[in-house]
Amino acid sequence: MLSTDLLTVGEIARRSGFAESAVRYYEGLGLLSATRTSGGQRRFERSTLRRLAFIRAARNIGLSLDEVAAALESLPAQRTPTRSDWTKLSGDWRNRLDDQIKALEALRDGLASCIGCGCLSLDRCAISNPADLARADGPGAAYLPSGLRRAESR
Amino acid sequence: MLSTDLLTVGEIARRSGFAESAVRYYEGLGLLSATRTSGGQRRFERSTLRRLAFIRAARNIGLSLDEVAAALESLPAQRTPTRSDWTKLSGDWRNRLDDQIKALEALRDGLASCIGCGCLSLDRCAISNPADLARADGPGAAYLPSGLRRAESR
DNA sequence: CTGGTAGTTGAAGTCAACTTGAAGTCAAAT
DNA sequence: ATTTGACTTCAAGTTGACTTCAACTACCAG
Repeated sequence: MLSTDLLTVGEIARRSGFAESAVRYYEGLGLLSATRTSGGQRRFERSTLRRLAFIRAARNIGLSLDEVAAALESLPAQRTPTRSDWTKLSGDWRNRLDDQIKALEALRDGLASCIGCGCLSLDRCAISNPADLARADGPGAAYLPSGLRRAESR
Repeated sequence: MLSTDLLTVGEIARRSGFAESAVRYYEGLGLLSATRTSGGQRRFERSTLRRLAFIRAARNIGLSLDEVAAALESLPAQRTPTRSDWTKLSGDWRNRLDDQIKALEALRDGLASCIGCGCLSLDRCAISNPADLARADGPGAAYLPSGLRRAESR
């Protein structure tokens, strides 16, 4: 065990649940930062674990790594995020989740109305209708959130 | 316009909303079948449009093309699916959507309990906790359905 | 018959998010 | 001092679902 509180990539991986390769990859992307030993090995601060928890949470919510990067940049560089930093991100995420949930419910309810009707019509079926799915802002459209959406493939 | 009711790949694409390349790709996978003209061009039956509507619906619900293929195989080869064929698939899909919705709600509610607390701890936070996410059958675990899940990356 | 649009193939490219592999170096315990 | 395990880099591979490309052929209106 090191006498400092710096962590190796292996320890970070074990304690965060990410693979070492993922941790290195994230560092390469600039999502994490690390100091180096004289021999060139990475040493992470303990706060990296929280950062990784944040990343996993964001990924669970459906953010891409690009979006994660943007979110992380909106946070202060080295200090622990304040309550309001965190609250803002949480609010965004909540809206995102609400959208996703609404989309799935619309899909499910459309499905319910289809049961037994064999109606998979291109024009009318809420489950398959590409226009409804693409027209994300249409009134009452049964759209999916991006990432769940499969509309026009062009 | 052809005098028969067979459709070219371009017409199928335009009317289904899929790209031509996707239609050809699906035919290559065996999800669609087509007859050929003497010159080797594809000609699709009108029922292909319904099949594509089915495929889009399944994709919207989150099925992979492999799963779509399996579902299509469970349907009768050429005849229109009966009510019970369709009802069974619908039921499966509904369960799947219910699972997805439940997962997202759990995530959202966990997020709500996190707002303002800055608690993104590896051990306790419902949003980021990999153990909870991985333990899909654990009691009350805030898991995501596969495909939405981002737990251990190993 | 000719021109233009639409079709054909197979191979290769794309994207995100990693993982894997090879060849080599560092750290720490004995 | 040696060994073992952990670490390094960079390139290439993986997966799923397509798209793009090039070179070529078919169809059909006029």
